[in-house]
Amino acid sequence: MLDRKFIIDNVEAVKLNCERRFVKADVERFVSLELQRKSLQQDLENLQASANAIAKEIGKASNVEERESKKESGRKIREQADLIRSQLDSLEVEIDSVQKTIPNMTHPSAPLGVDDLSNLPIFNGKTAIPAFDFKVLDHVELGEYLDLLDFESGARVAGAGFYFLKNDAALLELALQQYAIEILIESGFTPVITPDLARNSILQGTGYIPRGQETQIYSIDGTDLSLVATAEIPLGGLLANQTVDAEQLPLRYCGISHCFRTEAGAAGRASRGLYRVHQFTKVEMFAFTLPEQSEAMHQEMLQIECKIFDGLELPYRVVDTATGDLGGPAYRKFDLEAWMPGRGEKGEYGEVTSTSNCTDYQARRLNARYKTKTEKGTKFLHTLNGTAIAISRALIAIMEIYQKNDKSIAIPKVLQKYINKEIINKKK
RNA sequence: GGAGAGGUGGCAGAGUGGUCUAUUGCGCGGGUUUGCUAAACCCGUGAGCCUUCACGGGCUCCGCAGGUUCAAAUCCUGUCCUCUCCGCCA
Repeated sequence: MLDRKFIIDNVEAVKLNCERRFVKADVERFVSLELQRKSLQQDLENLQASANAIAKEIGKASNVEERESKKESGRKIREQADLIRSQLDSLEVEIDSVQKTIPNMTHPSAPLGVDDLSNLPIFNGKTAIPAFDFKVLDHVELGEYLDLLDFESGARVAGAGFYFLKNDAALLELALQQYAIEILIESGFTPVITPDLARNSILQGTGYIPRGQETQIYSIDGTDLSLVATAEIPLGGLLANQTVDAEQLPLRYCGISHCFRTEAGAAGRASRGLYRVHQFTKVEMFAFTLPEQSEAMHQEMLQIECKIFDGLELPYRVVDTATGDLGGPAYRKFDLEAWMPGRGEKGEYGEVTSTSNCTDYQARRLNARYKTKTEKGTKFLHTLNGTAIAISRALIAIMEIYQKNDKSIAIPKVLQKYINKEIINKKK
């Protein structure tokens, strides 16, 4: 969320920002509701102050008549206060629902545009797109031929969108995790295996909506828990309602979790095979920083993502996400898009990582704060997240880029030590 | 899953309806004394919100959410967490 005071003081800038992001948010309504709330709040506090004073007098009063008459006036003030409080409660709900629709402010350099077509490619990875002198297959065909992916059994066991990773694909998942984690530890990230379920309050704090028509989230019936869509959720929750000392910052975490997504209404187009699935494993970077550290941390995360994919010798490009394609909490976002030769007619880029600087937008909802030795009070942290490796998408890129004429798949050099082989062949 | 105990400020720990401005100690900050250090003594020491140019004032917070009452850390209900015992279990 944006700070309420900030919105009131910067109405025009906030409205312009909504336009630039192609988001419909009724900023004017927010302002009028919030001003109304403030004045009611003041009324309530005044009533409470006098009710408190009366209660104190009753405590000291010795004679019975005096007590009784004061009780009566206390009761009346109470009734008035209750009335205002109920107005205030419903106003609060309304304000919150409008406030939630107002997105974060946007980095001035983010490209302007309605959707992902306006994402601006800014540079390419070290590895060139290879030329194939044979007809390339996609990862679904390769996976079936080499007995690596079993979508049919996945569907039988858990439904469409689920799959089994088998044989070397299972080993590749473990190898990719290990490979990414080693790079992250070198870079000062604390490795964490997170809960795969989280309380709905934590989901909301991180900006995910557990229930409703368009939710991406699986909820556990009869409980207050949901399956996490990313380790960003539990990692953000690490500091929910906490205050940390400024000297400890920045805090870098990398979380390994399973990720569960309903992908409601996303079937069909461009989501064949492993591209859009209900469950996958992901290593996620997450950082809590001081405000002045977050832009540098965002670049650091992007560099790590590049290091990981350069190391895997996969061709990719980096795009600066367009204003209209940014999620609500993101101030700026970079994606890595790997070249997937089997995707579409002639191969296409497909998103494999995403890193966002959420500034204090997420922290405000999480109530994650820091304090300094010199200044009074506390302030909101900045939070950032970035994909280190999303196994399912990385597998697509690896299988399709490393495929050979005979339908075998070479294993990237950096992963060979984990699997003890150089090539995946069809079993006899 | 069953039974019980508990959750109070940075930490320890008192407070069982009003005299509470949440006692006290430790820690922390400042000061006095002092060759230096220590000790002793004195003062101060949470967060959020509203208001004020400022000084200051007000409201809220005793795990969390409700309720009773003129008044709740204290009584009631729900809930979360921690600990102990029993059962089950990789």
